[in-house]
Amino acid sequence: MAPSLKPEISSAEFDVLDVIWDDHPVTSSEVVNRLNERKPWHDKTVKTLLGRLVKKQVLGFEKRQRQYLYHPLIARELYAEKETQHFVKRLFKGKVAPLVAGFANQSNLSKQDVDELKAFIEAWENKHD
Amino acid sequence: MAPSLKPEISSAEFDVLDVIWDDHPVTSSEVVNRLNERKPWHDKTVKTLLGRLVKKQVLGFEKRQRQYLYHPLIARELYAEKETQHFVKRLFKGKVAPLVAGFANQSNLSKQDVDELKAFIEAWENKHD
DNA sequence: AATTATTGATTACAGATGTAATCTAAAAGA
DNA sequence: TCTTTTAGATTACATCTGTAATCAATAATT
Repeated sequence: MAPSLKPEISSAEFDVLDVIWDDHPVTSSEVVNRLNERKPWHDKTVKTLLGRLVKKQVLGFEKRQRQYLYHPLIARELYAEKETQHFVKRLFKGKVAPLVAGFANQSNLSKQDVDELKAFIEAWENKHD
Repeated sequence: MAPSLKPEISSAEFDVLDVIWDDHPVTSSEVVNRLNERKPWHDKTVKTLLGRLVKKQVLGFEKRQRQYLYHPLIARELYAEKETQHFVKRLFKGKVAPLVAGFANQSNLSKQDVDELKAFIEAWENKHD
């Protein structure tokens, strides 16, 4: 599937944004380096993606001499939350529990994952009593 | 964002597939009718999408006279689970708990949602003790 | 039987996406 | 200073996607 929200971010663009979220501001060559670990992309390709992200107002930059220092204009958490809304709505009629159940059905949940879920629920219940 | 798994299903294609999952087998005109409630698509458009889904081997069909009766070749649950794996991995480093927390942060979880989560957890713990 | 409507097949066409190559100006090196 | 490298800007190009229109065969109508 795939489509999503406001500034539509493509898959390849997301990979670029992801390493920028990790640490910024960052130059394009540093982005290329970070991506090299995972993606066999030509630096021209990465530069194209950076340009598209800037045009989409997902990234901002400042010039330092001849280079650009890129930084995200959207927080990772907010982006993830918005995508999650969309995802849960489309695939699970807006219900998270079935998502979690289906998830557990494919990947093996660890005890820690479950404990985290329990902790979350407990916190939620304390707040909403 | 968006990309996903094996038979890449686009957003518009997913809308078509979704109503077919609801009930099948189904003719193209019935698909058009079901979609009309939500999407203002021309029937030619829907037919194009049906053809693409067949080519991608997401839908199968049988001929009845001159018409086709379409049916899904992939189960909704399995598709949803695979997409979920992918989604959780990319946006939440493979951890569901943060997804749930972020989800609750945007949409309001109902008590029922939380109860469902608790029920799931309890079942999980009974099985994995 | 002739005409019209319907169904699927083929074709269309602009914008998005993946993946670069080329061009241009500036910086770095010889 | 002349040459080479590098950074970003512009251009390229095939495929995918959204959104149909046209064509050909068949079924339904008049």
